[in-house]
Amino acid sequence: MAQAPVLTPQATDFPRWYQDVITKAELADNGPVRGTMVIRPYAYAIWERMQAEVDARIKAAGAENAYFPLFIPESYLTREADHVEGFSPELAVVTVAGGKELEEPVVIRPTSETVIGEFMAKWVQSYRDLPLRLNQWANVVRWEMRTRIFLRTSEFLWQEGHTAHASQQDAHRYARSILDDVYADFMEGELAVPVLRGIKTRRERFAGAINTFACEAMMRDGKALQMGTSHELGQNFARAFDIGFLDETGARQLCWTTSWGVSTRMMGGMIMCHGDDAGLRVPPRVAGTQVVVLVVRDDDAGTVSAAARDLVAQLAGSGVRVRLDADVSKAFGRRATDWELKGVPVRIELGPRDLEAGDATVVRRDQSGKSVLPLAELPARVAGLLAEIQTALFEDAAARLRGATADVSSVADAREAAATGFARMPFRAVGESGEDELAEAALTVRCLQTADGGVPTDEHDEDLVAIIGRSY
RNA sequence: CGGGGAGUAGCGCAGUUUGGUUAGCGCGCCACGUUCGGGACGUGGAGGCCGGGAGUUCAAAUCUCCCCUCCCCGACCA
Repeated sequence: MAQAPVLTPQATDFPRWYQDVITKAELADNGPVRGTMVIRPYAYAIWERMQAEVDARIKAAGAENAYFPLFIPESYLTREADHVEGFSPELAVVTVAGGKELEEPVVIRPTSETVIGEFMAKWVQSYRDLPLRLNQWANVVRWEMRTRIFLRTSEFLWQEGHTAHASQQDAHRYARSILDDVYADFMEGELAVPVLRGIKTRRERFAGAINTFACEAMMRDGKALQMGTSHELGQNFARAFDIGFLDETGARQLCWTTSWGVSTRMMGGMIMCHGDDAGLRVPPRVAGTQVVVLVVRDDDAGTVSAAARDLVAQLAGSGVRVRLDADVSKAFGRRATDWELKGVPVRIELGPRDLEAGDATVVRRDQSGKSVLPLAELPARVAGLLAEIQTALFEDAAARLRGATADVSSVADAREAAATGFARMPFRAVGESGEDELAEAALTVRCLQTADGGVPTDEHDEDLVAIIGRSY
């Protein structure tokens, strides 16, 4: 009866649990080259759902998709001083191609501010061309020292938005709206991951930015994960790439640019925010498979499988992403645990007994226990059930975030509180020396907020509150 | 890059200290049968350049050197 645990329990060894669940839920494998990953179909389906939802919001924010090259001339990177300093240690550089040494080495993009800047400079001539709002879905390469599947890989998939504006105020507002209306809205509404929004301190800021907005989430081990960032680049890149325009008065002006991105790291965030000791718990809205109809056992005539196929067809017809598991040659318990491991939100079990009674057994992945519902009612009830699960996952995570966040007043207390979660304290009381002191304990200021939890304009705001934690 | 651990079948491991038949075990996989409402059982089978390279030796999974990869802890980051 008592089986060995399917996964290393989270409380025993959280990193091990993470590795286990990635393997056993068939999410990803390590690639052959250091730090690379193979994203398997089950996880890629979730990524495609994430892309679709983020993409729709990006378009609603007025940006258009385009595509820029993977290869960037090395000289581009060096044009912006902070940018090159920030990225050069982690660049992958091509020096030989076609059997010949290249005259100028080519960098594999770590991010595309530079190439896109080059083309923005061509495309923007007049104030009438602004704002210019671009986005691309792409892969980027950063040779990080330490990698961790989905969270920090040598190559990852992401979306990077790049915009140019006529005024600082417009650029600021746009970077903020990406943070709020695209990222936070997606993370909370679709991923069911509550996020803290704020700005980064000077030392945590993007290389080349004047201000970085971020969404920070708390994982089940109390550590923080930066889920997405939106940067105000000031005129740094506009100056480096000469992105300028003539204003209404005929005067030449430099643009104000922004950049913003979310990546496959969100997959790691989804896993670590919702997963439990039985496996993944995928929020219904991003689940590639929302419902699995599982044939418990069948008779010789195949009556149960036929009924299950019929149910699957009805659910699919009403827009539910549903899958049939009629593989009765495998033990029922095995299949049940496997679907739990994969975190499919709803499992509908159908066997001869259910069928005879005109029922089906329904199991929610976010709760323990089963309920029996009339088979005929299911098509009408599943959508509501999925919505309930979506909400429950969010509430669960939000309660955990609240419970593991402590208000403190000194760096020493912050160190203690951040051992298990987040600490909040006045940024004034931290200061430069405080950030050094926190760093010794592997802690960082994840973001700065206003006293009421809002997003500050910039680091000069009064009464900033620092959110302190351990991070991935 | 520094410190620690590890690479042997798809997964998890034993064997390495003290070189020596044909490299084992559990799970998984394939076939057949019995089972079947929470990880079934029996019988038979398939599957290994023992991470890679170089060396020592009559003989290397085992000893030496170099390299690669993974995991954990730091510094760097989406």
